[in-house]
Amino acid sequence: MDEKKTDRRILRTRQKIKETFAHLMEVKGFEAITIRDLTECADINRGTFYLHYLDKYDLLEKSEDELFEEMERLTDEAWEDVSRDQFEKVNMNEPLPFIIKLFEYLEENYDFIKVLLGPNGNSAFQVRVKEVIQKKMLDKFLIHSHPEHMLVPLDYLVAYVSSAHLGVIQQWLERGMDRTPQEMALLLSKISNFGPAYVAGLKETVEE
Amino acid sequence: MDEKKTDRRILRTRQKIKETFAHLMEVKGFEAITIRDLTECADINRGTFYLHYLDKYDLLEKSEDELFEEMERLTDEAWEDVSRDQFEKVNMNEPLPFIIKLFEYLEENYDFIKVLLGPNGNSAFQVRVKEVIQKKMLDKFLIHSHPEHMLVPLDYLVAYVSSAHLGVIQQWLERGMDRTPQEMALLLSKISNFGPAYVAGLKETVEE
DNA sequence: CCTTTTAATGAACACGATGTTGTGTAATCA
DNA sequence: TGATTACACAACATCGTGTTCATTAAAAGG
Repeated sequence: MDEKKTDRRILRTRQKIKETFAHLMEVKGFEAITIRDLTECADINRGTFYLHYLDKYDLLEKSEDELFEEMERLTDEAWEDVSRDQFEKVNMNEPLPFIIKLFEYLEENYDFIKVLLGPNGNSAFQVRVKEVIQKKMLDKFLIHSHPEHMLVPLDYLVAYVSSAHLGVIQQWLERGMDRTPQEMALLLSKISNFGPAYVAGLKETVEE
Repeated sequence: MDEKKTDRRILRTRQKIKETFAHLMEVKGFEAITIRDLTECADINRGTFYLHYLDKYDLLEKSEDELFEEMERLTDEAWEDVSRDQFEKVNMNEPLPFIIKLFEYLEENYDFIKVLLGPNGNSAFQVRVKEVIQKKMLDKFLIHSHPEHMLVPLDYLVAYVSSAHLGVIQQWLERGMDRTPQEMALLLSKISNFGPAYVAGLKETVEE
């Protein structure tokens, strides 16, 4: 049913469609794109589009799927390395390698990702990015945490942290990636480990 | 140009449109709604719709505007009270009143808001919710923080915290509002003040 | 290299949603 | 009550959709 097609014509056509799609997403946003637009711009027959995709939603989904799968593959890989090497060690001031990998991948696909995670982006895709982060955070909390010290429900805590990470990613994209993946991962590590109040310099006002 | 219309017919028609719109958003989602659908369901003439709105995007925008403005009004009010009463006091373990107000307002408009902030929601609206939170957080940090203790850039910190809050709101909506606004605000206060790592019970593993 | 297979083209089609217009009706306001 | 105007109804051109068919061209395989 879903056998891999190797015909060069198919690969060429699909690539051209996806390229043009990514381009038009930047230019006019997803909703404004019509199949006519896309196929004219890609210089292929309109009917040809329907040989490969059901409609533009199908195209979006399949494009996102590819990004998502690679994102998950890379971060899973990095996460397994850490789990094996430093299973019991929690470094308060070191960035998580899988977060670095995530930023690196986003950087590679900047043009398209910026649109998907931007203000006119796709909520469903943002949920999937959060899921990638959530999975690892859940792991981390379940392995390293002391349940008796868990002050809030786990699912809310995970929602908090993964959304925070996504928010910082979005800010980073909006600022035109003004820092390296390493710097970003370290920054996230600091806030998450020391807490927003502490890194903001708020805690002292109370302690003194 | 934008004078207030008081004609009952206008008010009735617009209300019916907005009601039906909110209803259809829940049932089939924004993209699947057609003006035909909407006007048939609202039992008004299709042409009448165009006397009030340019298209469905205009309708969405204006509906969101109303939610946004009320959201901002309520939270601004609560924020000013705090700024006046306890300007210098930072309570580590007390919920922020404006966050309580925010949750209360979301609760009142559950049906519509749940769609807008859900997985098939509107990214632009989510940005606006974050902006409401951001504005206050920025205030808080600027007033109470010690700049010399600021460990990360302010904009990234604000992005982190406001996105985290939005994420928790979304989780709360998905869980069918399983807690009270007060409980949610307290929960958020705990995580933000003590830090994700601490409330997860992670910090002890390092300190011991 | 030649044959077979099949992807892509171009044109045509019915269909549905859009946004506009003109006329008549009925509700609202002053 | 009389003037105003929001609304209903119907018709219209326009556009994008998704499908079909015969035709052309390119790739795969022997």
